[in-house]
Amino acid sequence: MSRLLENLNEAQLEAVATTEGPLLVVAGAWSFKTKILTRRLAHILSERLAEPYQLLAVTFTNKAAGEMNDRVASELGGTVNALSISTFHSFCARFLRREAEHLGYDSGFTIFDEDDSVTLAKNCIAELGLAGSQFKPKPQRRKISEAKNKMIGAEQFSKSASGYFETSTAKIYELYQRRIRECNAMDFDDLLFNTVELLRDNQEIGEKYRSRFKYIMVDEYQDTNHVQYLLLKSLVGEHQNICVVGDEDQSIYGWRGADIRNILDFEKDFSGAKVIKLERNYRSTGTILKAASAVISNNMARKEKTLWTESGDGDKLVLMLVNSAEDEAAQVVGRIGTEQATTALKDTVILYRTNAQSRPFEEQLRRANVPYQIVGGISFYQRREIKDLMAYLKLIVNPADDISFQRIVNYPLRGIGKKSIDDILTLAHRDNISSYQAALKAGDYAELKGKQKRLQPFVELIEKYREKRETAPIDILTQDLVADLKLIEALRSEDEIVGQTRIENIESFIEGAAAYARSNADAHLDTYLAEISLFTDLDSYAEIEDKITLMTLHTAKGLEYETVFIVGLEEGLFPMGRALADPMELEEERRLFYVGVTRAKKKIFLSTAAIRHRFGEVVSMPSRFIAEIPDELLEKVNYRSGVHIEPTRAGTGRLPYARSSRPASAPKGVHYEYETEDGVGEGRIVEHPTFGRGKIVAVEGFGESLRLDIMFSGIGLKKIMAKYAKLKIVG
DNA sequence: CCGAGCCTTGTTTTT
DNA sequence: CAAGGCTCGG
Repeated sequence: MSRLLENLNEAQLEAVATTEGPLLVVAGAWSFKTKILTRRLAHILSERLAEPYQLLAVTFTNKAAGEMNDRVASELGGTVNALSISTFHSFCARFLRREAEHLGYDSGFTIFDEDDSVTLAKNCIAELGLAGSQFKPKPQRRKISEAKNKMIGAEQFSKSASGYFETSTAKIYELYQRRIRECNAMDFDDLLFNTVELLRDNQEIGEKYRSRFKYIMVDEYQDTNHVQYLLLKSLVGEHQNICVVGDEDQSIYGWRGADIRNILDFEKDFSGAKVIKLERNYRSTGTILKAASAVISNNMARKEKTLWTESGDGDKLVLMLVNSAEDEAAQVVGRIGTEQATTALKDTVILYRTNAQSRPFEEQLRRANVPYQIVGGISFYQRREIKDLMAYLKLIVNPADDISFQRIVNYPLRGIGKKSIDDILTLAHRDNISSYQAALKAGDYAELKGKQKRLQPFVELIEKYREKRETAPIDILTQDLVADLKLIEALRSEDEIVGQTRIENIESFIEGAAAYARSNADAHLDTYLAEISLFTDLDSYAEIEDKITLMTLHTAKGLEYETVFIVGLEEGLFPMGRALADPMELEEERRLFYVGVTRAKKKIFLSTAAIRHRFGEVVSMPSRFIAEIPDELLEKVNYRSGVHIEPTRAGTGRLPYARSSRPASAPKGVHYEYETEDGVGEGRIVEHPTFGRGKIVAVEGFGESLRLDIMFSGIGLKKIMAKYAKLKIVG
């Protein structure tokens, strides 16, 4: 028997050895799913069932793809060339670069990131005269994205649109598509949409790829959306050799169009499909598994499965009851301190629902001198200075990219203001040319004559680098560009501290380009840009240094740790506010919690705060997920002190909740985060975090809009919204 | 055209 | 409360 089939349990062996026909592998958390996938790929190759180029394996992150690549190579004892293990997006990007002409695109097309797309949507809204009204760029862009994820093109959307709002969105969508095409650009959704369209409408190309891929494998199938489903459908040949691996309990991307039905209906979609369940969890303790299973069993949309492990029961989950977000951070960091004796920092993670929650933890960790790293949030490539620099590179590669043009034509400042940029855009649209072309021949336009002198240096710079781009190595080119733009000098004079980190970012961007040039002999600027456009923060994350990691629950999917902290367990935060009303969304939140719990091998700490400030509101009800964990698996630690604000109903509480929190006989010295009318009458002495002590001289409004006039000593009279100011009553 | 300061506004998760 | 958009004065 082949070595690749050894050391597998029965279900695993079956999954690896079943190569023909549609196969669904339902893989519970930590059932060695990646091992199965890589073994299966290696098995197909070693049995010579297919050549590497005839295999297609798709994952969701570059990191996972890279790891799979390495593991397949090591299973086979060397490197494997031409094996397509990639993300959906990068597979499509490469496909489209090859086949661009069939779509009327140039192969040097630009990939718009989220920001670029929103900017374009904003431009379109303005152009249609819809600006300032109910049509905001982000929601509109989101609608367009949703449509594309369902494979509804602009035309089709238009046809079925009814009513003012939908028809307006349809107009925005149509213009958006026209403009993005003129920019020779595609957004993330287009990459998938255009690929599916081309495979569907072009017989020859469709046939070519269908006959090329003999075996297709998909990881995280539960997170595929409709377009991705169609993509797979259009790539699977008659052999129907498609193997998907997933766990419906870990489907957490519904908001991005992921359709859980894809995995639930797999057996219907691909007739004759075989289903193999990997139910054994090898890593987590029995207690963790029991807790996770108990919580997830509250969901309706799932296939029944039972995880089991041979590890012992292990420790109970620790539930930390804390006062506030700040207190939570302090208690968690304190715990990390004691845990450090037994668990390395790199094996510990703090998971939260929203990126914004990271701040208090950062502060506390810094104060306690605990090294940490944050994954996600604003990724490197989204930083302003990097985006600016990349906009130059993008424009150099693709002069049709109006969005990049718009971003940098006046950065660094060249005295080209909003008016001039608008003029350029209008003229370019009128004459059906790109903004850059319009700038090139500014002299021909009466409207731009006066600006020609200022546009000239910019245009010359771009032209210079357009010539250089074929010959100069990308890192040298970037370095020269930075020097020409005097970017470092500009950033240095901007702001002492922020400027310094920006300079460092620029430098590490250049270093990244150099590394890419070293490892890719035929590195070109356009392929480099395409690659980094699809790069995320997670992809560069490595658990090497002994640092504690902070990230969102979404980002944590697929990672594992000894000890996991899940913080902010309150109704309205986790589960998120809008999920409270929607059973489907609530189930997704529960799956997210399940993902969080199953990240842990040994220990879990949960925390819930009595009071949490969020945009002037109080979230103060423990998450229902806590109650869904059987009591005997929980150990409660009460850190709460002082007064709790008891909400009167489920969900988020507004300020008036606090009213009942201060009984007339409240002990002195108790810290009140909020006060309402009854506590803030004229004459009371209060303490403000920045203004210090003051006396209330007037009270206006009530509840949400309660405003106070406070006379602060040495500062004077201030009008303050009680809702926002963290006032302490001191007298 | 540019920058300061006012006002509004939003508030999930990300390939 | 913070960040971003927008208006206004230089």
